[in-house]
Amino acid sequence: MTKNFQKLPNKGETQFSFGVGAYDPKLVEEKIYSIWEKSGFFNPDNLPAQAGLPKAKEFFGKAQDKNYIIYMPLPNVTGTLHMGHLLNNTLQDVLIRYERMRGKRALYLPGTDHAGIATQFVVEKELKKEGINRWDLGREKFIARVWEWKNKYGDLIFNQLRKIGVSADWSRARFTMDQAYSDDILKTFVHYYEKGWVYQGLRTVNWCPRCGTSLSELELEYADEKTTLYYIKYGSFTLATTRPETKFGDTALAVNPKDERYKKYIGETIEVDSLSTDGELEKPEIKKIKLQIVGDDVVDIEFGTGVVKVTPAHDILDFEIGERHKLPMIQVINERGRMNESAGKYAGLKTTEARKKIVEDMKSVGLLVKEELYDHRIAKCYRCNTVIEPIPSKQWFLKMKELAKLAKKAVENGKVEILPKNFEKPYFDWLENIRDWTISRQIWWGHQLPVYYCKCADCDHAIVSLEQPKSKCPKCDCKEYRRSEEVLDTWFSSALWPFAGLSASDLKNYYPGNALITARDILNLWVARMIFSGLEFQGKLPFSKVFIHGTILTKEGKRMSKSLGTGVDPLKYINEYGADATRFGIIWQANGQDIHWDETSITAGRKFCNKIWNASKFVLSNVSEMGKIEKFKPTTEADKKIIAALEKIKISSGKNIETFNFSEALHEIYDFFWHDFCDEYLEIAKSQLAEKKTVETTKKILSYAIFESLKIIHPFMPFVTEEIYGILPIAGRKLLMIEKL
RNA sequence: GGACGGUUAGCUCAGUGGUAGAGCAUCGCUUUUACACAGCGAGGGUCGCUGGUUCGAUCCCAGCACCGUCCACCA
Repeated sequence: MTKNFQKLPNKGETQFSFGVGAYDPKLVEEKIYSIWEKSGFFNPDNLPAQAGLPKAKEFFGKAQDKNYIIYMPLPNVTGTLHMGHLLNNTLQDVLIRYERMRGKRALYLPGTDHAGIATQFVVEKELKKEGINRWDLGREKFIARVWEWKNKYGDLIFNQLRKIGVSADWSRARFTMDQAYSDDILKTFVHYYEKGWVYQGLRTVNWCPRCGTSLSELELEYADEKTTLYYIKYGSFTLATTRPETKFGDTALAVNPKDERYKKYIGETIEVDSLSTDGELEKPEIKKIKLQIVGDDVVDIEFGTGVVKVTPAHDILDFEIGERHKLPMIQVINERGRMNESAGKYAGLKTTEARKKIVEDMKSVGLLVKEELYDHRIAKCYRCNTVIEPIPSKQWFLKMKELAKLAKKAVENGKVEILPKNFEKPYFDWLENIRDWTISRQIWWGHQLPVYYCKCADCDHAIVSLEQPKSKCPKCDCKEYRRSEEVLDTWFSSALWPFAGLSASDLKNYYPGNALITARDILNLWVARMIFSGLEFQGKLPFSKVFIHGTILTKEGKRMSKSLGTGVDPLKYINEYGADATRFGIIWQANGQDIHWDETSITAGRKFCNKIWNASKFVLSNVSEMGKIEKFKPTTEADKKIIAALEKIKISSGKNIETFNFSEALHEIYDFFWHDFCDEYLEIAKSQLAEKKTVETTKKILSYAIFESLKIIHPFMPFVTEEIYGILPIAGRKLLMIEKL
């Protein structure tokens, strides 16, 4: 079998190179991918001087509107290919290949995300096997370890993407911690600071005691759990809480001002019996404490008893109540999730242990009224699954008010279209109820804040600067500073991907981009932030359309997840059925709804590969030469019918791709090729080829139809079509991936 | 609690105001100058339930049930 297009015979020579039996992707895919990569055509600007290939300008032209870019959603360096990537990257590849064949300078921009917490967690797990932790190693050595890890494994996913045929320009691959990218990020921070939007504040934040860092609300995951709801006596009031261990941090009781039962108490300060933190651990005692009673709308009259204890230090909602009513804040839990010295004799206990003990003690002194079982949602760290502990912490925040307005307006006025349209609502909901973004993280792997703290004890004055400040501290005259040890939220850097990932000239040529293809779970986490970042820093939207594809669920409709063991490995399918069949299978099912993954659609894809292969073989056995392939005037009814169907499918499949109806496009292409072309026309062609009158026309139509079909199918199933194209005796052959569609 | 989506053949899903479709699976026949990963043909569905609009509803409307995803400050 001749496999390499460069070694193919010239026109006129007969070539039977399909061999015997079914199409075998194993003999084809790796070879074809390497031909593509070597051709240089993944990079629309940098074509190799390869014999027989057209020059860039000839093919693409110069006009700006011929530039087309898709930003690959950044895979994490810890990432390996999963079904979500398979769907997402395949759809993008269909688009980019389609646009490339339509004559655009199509750039598919790849990159990887340093993925702060995720990557740090992976390396920490490695260290754990060696019996050490990151503090044993120290910051510098630890970061060196992470880099080592990144250099070794960080690009694995790129090779997996190559396996599915992704035609990204790997020469442009960026990493969010590349020097230029990092510089942009720090400048962004300073820019926001100078606008007065970055500020430092002591607030109760979501804290992961294991990772030792704050998290944004989008980095939490929730688990339904049965918890006990404890009814506790506070003087004449009884209230319900799931977290009795935070009671020593209570600084008020809150009721709803509309609540007839309690509104008369608002403003009063009461003295109540509480558990004492003094004395011996084994001897629970009662102590009088004073609490004020505040009225606040957030209190639900229906829930529990309608009275809430307010613990500003350990609950985000309570913190907000505290701010509204100027309540003091008492921290009783530390960064490691243990009770601190303010908890007196309970200090040192883990919160769960403390809860048990405190409940026991309250029982024995008569403060516990009753317990009931309660369905509760518990926030957990999205990386390590540790229960989140809200604690007060000094963090850096980005004011979201103005940025959210930008992002909201862009969609409202239609400059950015979110498709399907019903995803606009969750987008608006988030932006309308947005809180300031906690952008600092207390981990080590990431972009260190461009912040310097005065070294003097008690001063700690912070200066935001790209360089080590040389001037005296305006607060204490000291001249020595230390760089902040905190790093930025990973999403702070991914938000800049559409422009920080581009060189100056690429920025000029390719920004703004076109369509963004993504899954709905990162609509706010990523898409909204790219939108306001693009507007803020480039003055232009990064893309005009956001297409949200379905989420892949198990056949039973459950979420696919590693921890649940419900995930499947797309590489398994590629090995077993080939990349084309796998691509076919996933697009076949991706109709817009969430996908209940059914691998039998890959079977259909494999069969379709074989059908294309064999139909091509039949054409080749009858057509020894495919000179100038052009539309030929049909003569018989069958000829007319097939040409008409072909012209129709060319137009409608293109339209469907451009409107993101990938599945529909594939279904109609399948129907056309299998039924109209193979079942009907090929059968009639057999008799037409036996007739002197029709033999020549039939050959021309077969040549034309197979060639056009290969082009139409190519964006979906690039390997098999490219291979066949390389076998057919086409005059002036180059590569199917750059044939004009 | 809210939002959104779903409920059609054994399975996964399309679809239309007027005798219901695909892929996979099943059954029968066929090795005919591409393909048995095939061809031809067949079986299989009161299109979640209850009302309403209509000459006519799987499709439109209302209510209900169940399933799912996301969001939310019920401590």
